[in-house]
Amino acid sequence: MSVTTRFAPSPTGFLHVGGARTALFCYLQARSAAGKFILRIEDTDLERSSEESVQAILDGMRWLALDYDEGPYYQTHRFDRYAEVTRQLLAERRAYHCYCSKDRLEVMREQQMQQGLKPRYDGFCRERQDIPADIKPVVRFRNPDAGDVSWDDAVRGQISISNSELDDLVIARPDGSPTYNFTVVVDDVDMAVSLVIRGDDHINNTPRQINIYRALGADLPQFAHVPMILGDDGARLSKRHGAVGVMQYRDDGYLPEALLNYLVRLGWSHGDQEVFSRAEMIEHFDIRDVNRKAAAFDTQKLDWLNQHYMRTMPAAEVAEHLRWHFDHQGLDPQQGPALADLVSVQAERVKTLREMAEVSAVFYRDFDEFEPGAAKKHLRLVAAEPLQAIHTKLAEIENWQPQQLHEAVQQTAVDLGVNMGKVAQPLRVALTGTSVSPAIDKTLWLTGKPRSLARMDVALKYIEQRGATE
RNA sequence: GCUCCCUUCGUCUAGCGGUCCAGGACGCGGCCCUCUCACGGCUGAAACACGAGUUCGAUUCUCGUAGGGAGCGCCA
Repeated sequence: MSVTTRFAPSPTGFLHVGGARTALFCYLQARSAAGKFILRIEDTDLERSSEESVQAILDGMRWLALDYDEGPYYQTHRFDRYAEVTRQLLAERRAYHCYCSKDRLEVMREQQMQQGLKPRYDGFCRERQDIPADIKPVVRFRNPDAGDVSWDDAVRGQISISNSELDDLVIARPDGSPTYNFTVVVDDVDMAVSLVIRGDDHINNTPRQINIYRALGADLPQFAHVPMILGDDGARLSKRHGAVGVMQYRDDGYLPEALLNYLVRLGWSHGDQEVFSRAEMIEHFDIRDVNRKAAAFDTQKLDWLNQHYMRTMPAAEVAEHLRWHFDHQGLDPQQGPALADLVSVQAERVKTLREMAEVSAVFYRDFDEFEPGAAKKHLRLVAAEPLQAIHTKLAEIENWQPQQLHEAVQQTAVDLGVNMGKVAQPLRVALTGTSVSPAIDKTLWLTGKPRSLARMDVALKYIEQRGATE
């Protein structure tokens, strides 16, 4: 039997990493079974839903390349269908009109809580005969009174709850608009969803939904409730933990491959394997292997994976992602080395693409002054000779490649009878204005010949002036 | 308050009754490499929440306790 999964976010914000992980699981489960993956936007709450949020979700899905086979469907486009099913349930007396005021409901809940009971609707309108003319009623689903509801959750195992814990939930508001627990069921039935993967905050909704499936005479799908994601402090992930929206990770310099790999390993594993290509994820992932425990988000591990992907993916591919950050930081890739070359050098030195762009700016535009500490330490009178010597040597190099540049620096040190550091460090400060940069041959290579020689001239002049004032 | 759910190193996890004085990864410490920062190599510290059972034998099964989470809406 083929599998149909669906990701059904409500557009009330960006695509949250927890949601992204759920979407990934849905996607993987469908792909590994050659099934179908549907995207459905649950926008029945007109107050909180927005166009921007829909777009944010679509953008997030696309950035992560979680392509779906159907959709996006919008629940707001299906109101006629929900109304039709509501009428049907009403006609079958599986649902009824309720005229209770919100005030009455609230008072009742408070009293129940005070008595140590779980607040539930008391069924007051179930058999009500009089019909208040001036009140627009809601529609309530008539939940079974007796028995238990249980299901075998694909990640949690057997879960069971007594119907006596449930009450008659509202499925349509006075204006006729449907509510969540009703629309999901209608949609999942209509769309033939066979595997419902969602956050475990929905476990408590599941028995109510199962009762609706039954009232509709529909087959039950399999349910899989995945644990949520916690912040690094163990508390529920929220804005104060920093990035929670998927696109924020793009902005912060993460590759989609890294985020996906990180998310799939959060609560799931395949032996000791840490790195998974998309094909490997599809091959090995099984929703039944997902852990039951909520997992804390660890940015440091994400960083490690991100660097791994920056180093191992084709440099040209990483360069395309890097280009976005260049634009964002106002850097012009035309004014320096090819981005792929930059990636090949910088990937092992930084954790994110944003950081890569930041530390690489010096190869694309001139800096105003030497960093004081670095200049003080390395651009001293004793550095003049090595700098002059390497300048002379470099000026003669035609083939400006790391190999040749390395030999030039090394030979200069040998000629002067000093160690590499005596030549490389002043040179590094001359080229970058700082004492931290890639290996000196790579730094020269990326800086390019004209710019390198020009900056050395500036540094030599700086040393000269400084010597004069000392 | 009530219902449901969860519990292995700081974090993500392996473990599906003996192979575990508990393995891997991130992070952290040390050493090595070294022109800086990194990368890499080697190495170290670090966990079965607690208590009863079941069993010849429990990290693994059962039940309690403690701690944590979620839900109890005319939100999704």
